[in-house]
Amino acid sequence: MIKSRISSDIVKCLDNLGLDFQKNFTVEIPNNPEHGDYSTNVALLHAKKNELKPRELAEKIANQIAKKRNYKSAEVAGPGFINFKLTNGNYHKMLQKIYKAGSRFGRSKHGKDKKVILEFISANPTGPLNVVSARAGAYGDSLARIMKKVGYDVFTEFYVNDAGNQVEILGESIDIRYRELHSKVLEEFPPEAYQGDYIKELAAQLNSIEGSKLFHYTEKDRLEKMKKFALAEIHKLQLNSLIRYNVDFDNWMSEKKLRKEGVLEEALSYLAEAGCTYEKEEAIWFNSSEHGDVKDRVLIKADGNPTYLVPDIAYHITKYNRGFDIIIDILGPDHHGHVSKLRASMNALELDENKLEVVYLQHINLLEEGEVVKMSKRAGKIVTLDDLIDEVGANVARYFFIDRKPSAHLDFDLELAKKRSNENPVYYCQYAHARIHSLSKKAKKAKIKLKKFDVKLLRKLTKDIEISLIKKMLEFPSIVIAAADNREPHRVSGYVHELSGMFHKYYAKYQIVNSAHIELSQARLYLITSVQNVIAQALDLMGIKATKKM
RNA sequence: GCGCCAAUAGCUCAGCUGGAUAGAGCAACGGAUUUCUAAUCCGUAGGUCAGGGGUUCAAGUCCCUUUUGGCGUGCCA
Repeated sequence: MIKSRISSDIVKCLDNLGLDFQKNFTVEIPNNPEHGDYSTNVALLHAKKNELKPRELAEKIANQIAKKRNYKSAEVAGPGFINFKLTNGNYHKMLQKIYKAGSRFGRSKHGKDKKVILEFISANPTGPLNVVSARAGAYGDSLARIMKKVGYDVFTEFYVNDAGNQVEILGESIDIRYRELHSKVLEEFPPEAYQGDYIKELAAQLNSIEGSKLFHYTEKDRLEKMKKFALAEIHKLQLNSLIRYNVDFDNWMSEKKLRKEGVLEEALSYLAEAGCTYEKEEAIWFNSSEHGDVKDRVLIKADGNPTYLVPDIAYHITKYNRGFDIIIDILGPDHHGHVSKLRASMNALELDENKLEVVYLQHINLLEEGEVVKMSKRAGKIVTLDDLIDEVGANVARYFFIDRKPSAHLDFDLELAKKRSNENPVYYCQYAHARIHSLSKKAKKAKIKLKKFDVKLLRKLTKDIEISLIKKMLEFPSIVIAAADNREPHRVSGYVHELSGMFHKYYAKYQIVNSAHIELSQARLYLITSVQNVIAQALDLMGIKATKKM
């Protein structure tokens, strides 16, 4: 918010000076604090065009700006940077704005009028959610919160593959365990069957409801019953895990339901009408290579069944039909082969390919005592989301997943996550929040009241760290916008960690509540209450609880 | 073979879309506790940003190339 004000001051200046310019310059916070509060490269970029040396141009601009209110100084440095310092009074005024904004601070209309659909997790409904879903869940849910905060109209969706081959196998797996309960054991255990304990549990559950009744059904009906039962139960299981994880979906989109509505046939006929299909070797093909894919793909197999690509095309058509401007798929890294097909089909159907955006979350290694925990779904050896929440808690898990940029591999150190100590960055942030809470309590006890909107009082805030805290808070709105637009929630976790750190330093160095200096205490309370609020906002964007007590 | 992602301190990672002397946390070492909650703070040490070339006032950041690692390239989902 402050950078944009400085930018517009610069633009006015350039106008006044009658210079030739574009608005492509930047206003940044220099790494080195000796270079001022903010700096700009505007003179470096526009020197040539105006036939001046960079430093000469910088000098002209700096002289004008320095005269303005709120600016303490504007100095030319290095090859032609202009470094600004603003007055404390300016920061005190900004602090008031932050305080008044309360929980609205950081909110903006940046993404106004843009409808976004965010699809994530979309795990198969054949078992409990695992750690891969844990990363996707933390990432997707936080991104949704962040994009909402800056004004996007966000809709979240979990796509349920409740039709097709995997579900057949699920039904058969339950059936095997069910028959085991009735001593009807197969000689051979099929290798493709799901072997996790949850299958046994589901079979037992079904058995306690139905007993041996299901043997009176035809095999087809019995399997149908098992499938239906298992799907419903696993859905409940997944939903409960996500509730514990503080992840919420606007919609669970069922593939089965889509199929019933005939969207598959619709998708196929659209492609056929567009002249994009042909028959070869008893299968129906999509000429995707003519639409940007590396080769053609099969749509209908020789056995008459559609490949998985068809429902996926159909599903994505619904995303376009529902009027979304930005369609974000959050996928694992093993899906990029898939996306080229999908893009080709959107292309063939003349749907705007640019609306479709794919985020690949890279792989996760779970580390235990420095060793990678090997996981295998087939053998039933998986670490579930529930396990993870039991072990480290939802807050810690979410933080760890969010704190890495999505494109990077992630090592999740279980030992570190379990530590309730200073090694764990989650507690560092929560502790800052809790400390401020207890300071407020202390102030109340000492009958020091928090005064509102009193500029004179805020003049007491003169320490460097106090001004730095205000500057840091002022960054928050642009951090949230950057996190939203780059689809990078880790910018928020990094930010809240830094802000918390600054507060801890402040706390260690200065006494905040002191009955001997009522006004100073009031000013400081005003400051830290704002800090507390910003920490709470940031944590909320990550779906992490801001605790009042540790 | 082709495609995608990565490579920054001993370890795990940031680096604000190209800015000035590359930053945190952990681990190591030295210090602070009759406190406003020490789950904290202060200090020391740690780097050829994988290698090479290019673009320009300026490159960890953009382009090319080599190397290393992960993944993909099904009439599986």
